[in-house]
Parts: sequence; structure tokens; C-alpha cells
Amino acid sequence: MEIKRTPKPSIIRLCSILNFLEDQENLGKENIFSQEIGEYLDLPAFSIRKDISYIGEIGNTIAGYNISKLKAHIEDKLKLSGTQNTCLVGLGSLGTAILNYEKLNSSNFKLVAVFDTNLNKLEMIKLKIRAYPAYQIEEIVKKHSITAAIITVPSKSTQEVANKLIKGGVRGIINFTPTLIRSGRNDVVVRNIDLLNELRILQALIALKSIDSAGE
Amino acid sequence: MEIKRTPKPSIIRLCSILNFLEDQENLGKENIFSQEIGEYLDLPAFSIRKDISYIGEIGNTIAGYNISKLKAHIEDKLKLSGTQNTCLVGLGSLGTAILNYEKLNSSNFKLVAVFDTNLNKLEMIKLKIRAYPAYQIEEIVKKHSITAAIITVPSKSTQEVANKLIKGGVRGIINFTPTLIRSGRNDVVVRNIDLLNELRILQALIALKSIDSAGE
DNA sequence: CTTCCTCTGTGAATATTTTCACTAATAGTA
DNA sequence: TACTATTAGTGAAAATATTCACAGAGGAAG
Repeated sequence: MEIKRTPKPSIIRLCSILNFLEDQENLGKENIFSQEIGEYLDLPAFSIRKDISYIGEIGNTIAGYNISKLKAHIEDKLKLSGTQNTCLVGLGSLGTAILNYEKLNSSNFKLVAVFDTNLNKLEMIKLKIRAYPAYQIEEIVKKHSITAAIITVPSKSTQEVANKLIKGGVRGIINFTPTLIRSGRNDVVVRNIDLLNELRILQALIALKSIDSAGE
Repeated sequence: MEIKRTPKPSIIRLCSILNFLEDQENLGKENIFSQEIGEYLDLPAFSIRKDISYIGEIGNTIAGYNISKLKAHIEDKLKLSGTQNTCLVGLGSLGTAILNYEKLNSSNFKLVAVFDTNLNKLEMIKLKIRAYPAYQIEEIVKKHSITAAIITVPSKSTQEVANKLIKGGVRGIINFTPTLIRSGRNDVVVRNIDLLNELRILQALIALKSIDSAGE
């Protein structure tokens, strides 16, 4: 029963490591040392090795890690290889910006539907991605087996939209709204991203750092 | 020397609590219990009390917390009360979306300058906020005592922009770019927000949750 | 063939964070 | 007044995460 669990912070760091590996591979690099990865993530080398060790032995004492092998290994262990059908709810300026985000198309996340309450906006969309009115969320999510969603609607509709998404079968939500989402179930993951709150956290952490430095 | 430090996760949660308190106050509420705050943040009541306890005793055994008092207390202890001059670098679609974000104007963060390399874009800006070419970053940041910045430039210029900002005096950066920023100093705080990476983390955490549930 | 050097992987120590169980305060009520 | 019910605050225990120090692997150099 005692399977060594990967700590959540390690999982999150492994995702960043994967990002970095992709970049390095595109630059033509084949092998990399924990040291170099650590410099990128601003973390000591042993911490990188520890994170990687949770998903299994893979490195080599001479050449470090083979980039493509390590990449595949992380993708495999973190179940990151399959394509994930994704939708976007809310076509305000942030939603539109996300829609224009080229890099999304070349990723594992396929944007298969967008939703908005405003039908005029929907008519204006001339992309390959199908647009639907918000009342169809549950139906369309089910139909296209959408598992991840990005929400950029006005704050007061956030919870309602989330409920529909979850009922339809969505298991992960990125919420750009200032309103926190309560899923009420533990098989749904929500990541809340609120610019204003991030700025606030920033300000608090800066104050904290000043105190730290003074103490040193 | 043994000052009881507030844990970083507590500080971050206190920022969310503050958000919630503002909402509740706007709804006309005067007092609140740790229980109710906990329900909003999806955390047990004792955890909320613990977070609040780090910044000092403030509650009341009968009425719970007085909202405006608790708000003021958090703002005070987390040094969140002063206005912070802020700038935005990069006027792509995400940058423009942020520029249109009304709520920012009514917050502590005053957007006092925007930057872009593309001068045509700058000419189009007809807002009250002054726009400048990117090569003036350091100079303008100094001049206006800008301490916080939001970066939405293309990935390859991220580090260069960050360097200029930091040289000018910025102490906190929100980085919407997929490239991590290395500040090289411990009095600068960076929060990285990368949509694609967030989606990836989401996918990994969903897989993790499935395993968890299976084990129960 | 032996020594040296560098790098990964990891058990154990340390540090941090969360959870728990209990104390104290206080208002309402009999 | 005494009893009940409710809630904040908190030291201590438990859980979690990070850091450290070193063993082992293996190529290079002498």
C-alpha cells in the first residue's frame, strides 16, 4: 500500500521542467544536467533530481539526462501525452485574446468549442472553432467529450457556468474570474487566476522580502 | 529573535480572504465567522483562524470577525494599503485586454504607463494612460516610481524587459509569458502565469485525483 | 589497472505547513 | 447564578516538503 506519492509541488515543477525541455530540444540540445535545469527554474540541482526521482530513474551519470527520453518519461508518468478537448467560456477581451493565442493550437489542448451569452459576438466569430450560446454548455461538453475548460466570463456567472461545465463532464477548469469556484467534488481540479489578487500577493510578498533582507 | 513568521501559503490565502471580505462588505454584511470564510475558500474553519492568528488577534467569540476591522487588519499587516504605481509592457491582445480591465482602476494598483516596441500601436492608444516605446522602460519606471509590472510581450524579449524593469526599480513582476524570469536578486518577486503550463498542471492534477479516488 | 572527477539517485535530517484537540470568552436562558 | 451553546485562539502532533550528504556509476587520464 505504501506507494511513494509524488508531492504536488513536485508535479507542478515537473510541468515547468517539461516546458524547459521542449525549448531546449527545439534549440537542438540532446542532453542536459540537473544543474542546468535548476538554473532555469532557480532551484538547486538536488531539488531537480529529487523531483525527477519521484517518477523514476532515468538519468545517466555521464551525460545527465537525455532530453527526449526525459520528456517522454515525464509525459508518461504525469499522463500528459493524450489530447484533451478544451473549451473557452466568455468572449470578452480576455477570452478573445486567448482565442488568438497561436501556441494553444500546437499543444495537446484542442479548443473544440467556445461559448458566450451574447449571440452577436458569436455571429462575428469566423474561426474554425464552433461557437455556441451558453445555455448549450452541458450538451456540447458531453457531445465533444470536453474535459478541460477556461472561464473568462463576468464574475457573477462564474459559479453557474462552472456547474454546467462540471455536469457536462469537465474535470479541470482554469478560472480567470475573481470569483472562486466551488466544485463540491474532489475529482474536479480548479486553478484560479485573478490578476488583481496576483498583484496583491505580489505586494504582500515584496513587503515580506524586505523584512527578510533586513534580518539577514 | 524568534518572531513567529507568517507562512507564505498563509499570506497568499489571506489575500483571497481579503477579496472575499470586500465582496461581503459590499453586500452589506458586517460580521463573519471563520466557518463562512472557510466555506468560500473550501478550507476548514480552523485553518482560516490559524491564518488570521498569524497577523494577530482580532476576532470575537460571539460575532466572529468584524469585516471592516479584519479587512483593515489584513491590509495593515500585509502592507497592502498604499497605492502602488504599476506598468504594463506589451500591447498584444492580452496586454490590450488587461488595459481594458475596469476593475484595475478602482484598485490600489495605478496603471501609470504602458510600453510597446511597436510605435504604431502606441499611437492608437487614446487612453489617459501614457504610452512609451520599450527603450524608455528604465527611465520612465524610475521617473514614476513604478514598483510593479505586468509583462505580456513575446517570449523571447521577456528576460530583457524584466532586466530593464528591475534596473529601473520594479520589485514585483507578473509574467504572462511562457519564459521564466530570473531576477538574480532576492528582493524581487516574480509570479509566472502561463496558460499552457496551467493547462498542463491541470491535466496532471486530474490524473493524480483519479488515482487518489481509486485508492479510497 | 588505478585514481580522479563528475554526475545521478536517495535515505535521513531538517524545516515547514496543516491539522487537531482543547482552553477561554461570552451571550442567552432557565 | 449556573448551565448551555457557540466560536476564536493556540500549543502540540501529524503530515508534507525541502535540503543535505553521501553512495554508486562510469568515463577520462595517467
